[in-house]
Amino acid sequence: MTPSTSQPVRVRFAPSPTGYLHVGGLRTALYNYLFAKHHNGKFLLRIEDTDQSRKVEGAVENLISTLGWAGIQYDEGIDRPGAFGPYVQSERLDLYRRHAEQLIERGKAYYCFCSPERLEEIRKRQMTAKLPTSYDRHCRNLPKAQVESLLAKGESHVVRMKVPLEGEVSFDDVIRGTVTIGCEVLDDQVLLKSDGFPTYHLAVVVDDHLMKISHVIRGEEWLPSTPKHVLLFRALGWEPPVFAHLPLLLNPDKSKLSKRQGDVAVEEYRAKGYLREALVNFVALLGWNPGDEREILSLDELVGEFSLERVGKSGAVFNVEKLNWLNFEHLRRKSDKEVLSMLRDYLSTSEFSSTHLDDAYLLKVISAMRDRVSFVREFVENSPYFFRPPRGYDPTVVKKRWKPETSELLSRLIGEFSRLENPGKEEYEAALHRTAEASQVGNGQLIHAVRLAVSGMGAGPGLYDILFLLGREETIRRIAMAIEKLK
RNA sequence: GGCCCUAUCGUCUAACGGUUUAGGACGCAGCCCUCUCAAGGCUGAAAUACGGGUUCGAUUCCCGUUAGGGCUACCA
Repeated sequence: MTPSTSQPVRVRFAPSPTGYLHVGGLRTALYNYLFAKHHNGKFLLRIEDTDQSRKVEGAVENLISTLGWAGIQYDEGIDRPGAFGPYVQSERLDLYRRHAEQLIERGKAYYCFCSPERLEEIRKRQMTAKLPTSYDRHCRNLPKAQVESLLAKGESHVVRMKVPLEGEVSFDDVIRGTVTIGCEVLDDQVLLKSDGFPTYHLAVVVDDHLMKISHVIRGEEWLPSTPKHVLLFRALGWEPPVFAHLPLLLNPDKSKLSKRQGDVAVEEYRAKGYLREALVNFVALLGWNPGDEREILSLDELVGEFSLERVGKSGAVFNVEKLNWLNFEHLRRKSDKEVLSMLRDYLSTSEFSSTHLDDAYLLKVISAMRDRVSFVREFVENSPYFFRPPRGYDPTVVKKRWKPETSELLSRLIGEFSRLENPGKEEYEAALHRTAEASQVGNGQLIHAVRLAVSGMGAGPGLYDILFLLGREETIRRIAMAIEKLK
C-alpha cells in the first residue's frame, strides 16, 4: 500500500529474543526493511522481551549480528538510539503500567484476581464440555470496594481487557482485505501480568503508537489477535496503524515452518556457506515477486521493486533446492577477487589451513571450478586434487577407465611429458596426442586415464586445465603414483 | 470443538473477466555441445481442488463443499 503522503513511513521488526533468528523472521524483517527503504522511511528493531521465562542469554546480540550479516540495517534500535527509545520492552515497564491504569479508569480494563489454578480449572471444564475455552469474566464486575481491599491486601492480580460483549471489530489488512470478527468470540485478554510485565497485546499497541509506527507488517499468526489490538488502540484513543499480515513460511508438509523438519535458523544457513545475497533473495521471493520474470535480485533491486500489493496471501514452502540454485547464481556473479577472499576464509578453517597456496594458483582453481560449484566450500570438496594428491581412486571410474594396457600407455606419456619445457595447456595436449597416435589408441582413452590418475575422480574441468594447474612435476609424480597403485 | 486465513504444475509463482493452446523459475527427463562433470542452448512431462451461481465470456467475482494452515496462555 502506498502510504499517505502526510504520514512518514515507520515500520518495525519486533522479535522476541528466544535464541536465534528464524528464516521466517528474516523474511518479516526484510519485508519491513524493503518497505521502509522503498518509501524513504525508517525501519526499527524493537526487542520484545516481556516473557521473563523465555529469556535466552546472548540472544539479542545474536539477533543483531545475524541481521547485520544479512545486510538488513535498522535506523533505530537498541544500539542505534533514536527519539523513541528505549527499544527494549523490559525497559518500558512503567509505560505499560500507566496505560493499563488509564484503561482501567476508562472502564476498558479491569483487575482480575483469579488464580492460575482457577483458570486452569475452568479451561478444563470447558474442554470436556467441548465449549470454546475462554475466561469466564469472573472479575469483570467486581465491586469497587472489593477490588480496592484486595489490592490493599497485596493480593496477586493481573489486568484484563474489557472486551465489548457484542458488536464486531473489523480492520483493513493490506494483504487480506477487510477482516471482521465478532466480539463475542474475543477473550478478556490479560494485558498486564502479575509480575508487572505486559503481555504482547498491550506492549505492541503501546509501543507501536508511541514509536509512531505507520505500518505493522508481521506474520499471519498475529491475524487472529489483531482485533484485540484494534480495540486497544481505540480504547486508548489512538488511530491504529495500517496492518499487513504476511503469509506463513511452510515445511514441505505445509505446516508452519519449524525446526524438526530442517534448518530454520539463519545462522545455520550462514554456517553452511549460503551467501547472504542468496538467502535474502530467496526469502524475498517467498510470497512476493517483482511482477516480471526476474529471479535474481540484489538487496538494492529489491528495495527498488518492493511493494506490499505484490505480496501473496497463501503460505510458501521453503524449498531448499531453489535456494541452492540462487546460491550458485549469486556466487557466479561475484568477481574472482571476492571469491578468492571467501575461499581463503574457508581454507583457513579447513584441513589445508597450513598449506601454502598463492593467490595466482587459487585464482586458477577458481576459474576452473566456477561453473561447477554452488558453494565456496565446494571448490575444495569437489576438487580436492587441487589441494593434495589423490588419496584413492574412484572404483567405478577405475573399472570404466583403467584397462590392462593403461599402465604402459601412461608410462609412455610420462616420457613424453618429461621432455616438455614449461608446458602450457597446448603442449600437454600435443604431447598426449602424440602418445595416443604412437600407441594407436584414441585420445579419449588416455585423457580419461590421466584424469583418473591425477585427480582420483572421473569428473572435473578440462584435463589440460588440470594438468597446467598442477604443473609438470606434480603431474608426472601423480601419474607415476597411479601406475604404482593401479597396475 | 470455536474463530480466522488460504487454495494455479512436485515447489516458488505470473495472469489484476476476454490478447491463454494458462507464462516463467527451481527440480525432473531427453537432445545438442563435448575428453569427463558442469556451464550453455534446445525440447519435453507437469497445474487453475470440487460443485453451484453472476456474466455474452471466468484461473480471475459471489456462495457452498472439501482440503490445508493459523490462532484459541499471566508465550510471543
